[in-house]
Amino acid sequence: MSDPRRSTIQSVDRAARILKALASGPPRSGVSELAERLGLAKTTVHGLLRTLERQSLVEQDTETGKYRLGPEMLQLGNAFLDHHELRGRSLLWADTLANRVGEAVRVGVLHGRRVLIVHHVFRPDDSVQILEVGASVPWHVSALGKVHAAALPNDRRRTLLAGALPQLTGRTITDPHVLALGLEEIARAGFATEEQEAVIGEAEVAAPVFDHRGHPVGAIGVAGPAERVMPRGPSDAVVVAVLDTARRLSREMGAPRRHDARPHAPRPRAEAG
Amino acid sequence: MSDPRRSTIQSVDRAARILKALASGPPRSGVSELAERLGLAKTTVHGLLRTLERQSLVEQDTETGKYRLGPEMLQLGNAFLDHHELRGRSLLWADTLANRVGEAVRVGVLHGRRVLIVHHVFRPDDSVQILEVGASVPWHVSALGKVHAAALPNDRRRTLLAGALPQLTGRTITDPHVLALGLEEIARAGFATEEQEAVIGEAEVAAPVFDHRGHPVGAIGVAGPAERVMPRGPSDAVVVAVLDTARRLSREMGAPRRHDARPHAPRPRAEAG
DNA sequence: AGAAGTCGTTCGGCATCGTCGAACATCGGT
DNA sequence: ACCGATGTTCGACGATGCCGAACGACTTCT
Repeated sequence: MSDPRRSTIQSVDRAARILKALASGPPRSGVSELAERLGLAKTTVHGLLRTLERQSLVEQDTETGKYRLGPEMLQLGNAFLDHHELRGRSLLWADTLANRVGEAVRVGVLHGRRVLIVHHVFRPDDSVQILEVGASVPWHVSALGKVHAAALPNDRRRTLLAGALPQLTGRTITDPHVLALGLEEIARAGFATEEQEAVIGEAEVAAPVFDHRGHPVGAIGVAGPAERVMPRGPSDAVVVAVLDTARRLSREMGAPRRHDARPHAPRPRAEAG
Repeated sequence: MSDPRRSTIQSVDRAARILKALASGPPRSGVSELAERLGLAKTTVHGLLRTLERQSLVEQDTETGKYRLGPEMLQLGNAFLDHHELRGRSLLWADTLANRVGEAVRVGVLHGRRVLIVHHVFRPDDSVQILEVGASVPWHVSALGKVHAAALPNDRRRTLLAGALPQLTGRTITDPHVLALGLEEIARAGFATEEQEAVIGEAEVAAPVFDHRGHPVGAIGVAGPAERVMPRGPSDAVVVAVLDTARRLSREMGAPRRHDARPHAPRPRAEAG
């Protein structure tokens, strides 16, 4: 046990790595395949899988003998959502916001280098949309992620800027320096935008949500077709609605007043469209 | 290791029990509380929690020191859905079915004594509805559960009938004998109904889905207001649509022909309304 | 059709690793 | 300032999880 991070329980740590490997790999994985990916003995992986199977955290395909994630996993993920304070408090606000602007609303939290979507309200029109709850995207391609990052303490923000910044579209900002300047502007304005940086044709406007200590706990934003959300610069109506909602949501989370008022005039000058 | 179920890895098993305890208990639980609930030493629970925290499977509240499920849990639950074959293949069929009958569609699988909802399409009208994916209900109060149970081998069906059958509404069927007779009728008809047995005012019609070995893997059904779905006995249009969809879905799962044709005439006599 | 590779699985022994009780640090309410 | 509660660290014992070798079943080459 000379590990600098003292005393992690080996078998549990390995079990967790198996679950993540099953999640990120192909739908069904075999024992040998997992053993090689994790650098463990085949029989070790087998024992872990058998234990996880008894708990329905993984399932074994009765024919091929391969393993996949089990139904209990979904129940636990659902329980995470049920217990998530920001999500719970945002349900009503998100509905209201979606109806107000006529676009989809997303609530997300920073998790590692990605933004995890914890709530998603479809655009009010009844087009076919896929639910994104549980999905995650790189933080720098999402307005939710950028606005959360901009509100972070310096060291954590630097860490985010220092890591990998994959390019998803032609408009994804991958230069750390450009991104850093963008975050400063976002911190001043109190909201972030994203235009076709994640998906071509889609844009997003988001504002941060703070807890009772004034720390950022997530963000809420409006996502939709770029020409509607950011016709030339961000739509004023959308920006006002998002800021208003985020402010009320923050207050419901117990945030102190200083986050209520944003430092700029109600109508920030439009950025270059 | 005198345990009849040989060789489960103790620490992993305990970690799983901690996760389930966190999921089923209050939103945040303390170390001592969990230790007592699981009958373990406080420090043992602490070590397990610390390991789970490093993997983001649990989070610690920075103020109270209590623990809750972590964001990674949601990602894993989402991965389960992504890898779920029945769910993946049902996405399009469920949309089509929802539009055809104008009601909500649910796809569920039997998990223990409950039905786990793996897909849910909202009723096409744009009323406020909550997404039920990840939720679970007792098998005997859901048409999805009953139709799945009716297709099970005798011993597994008997196990379901033998256990607890909680009463959720005044119309919930809790008598194992009545339920057993109902399952026989369901097996003959090829579909199941449920009228206000889970939620007052709501009804459901469901049909089973089979895999390439002819085993039931889940069910798909239409849920909505009792007066529309089961005006007096099940709506013929809904029954035909559900059976048709389930049959096509089964075929897509590779099911053999014998499950395609249902043994009865296209219009089963209406049950007592 | 045989052979040679794969797969998931079982077994048993060595030593690692997880467990537990006592003691510590910290907080909150009296 | 006390007390009781919390989450946490430490150290030592021995139960426990790890691994290599071997098995049976299966697929896939030749």
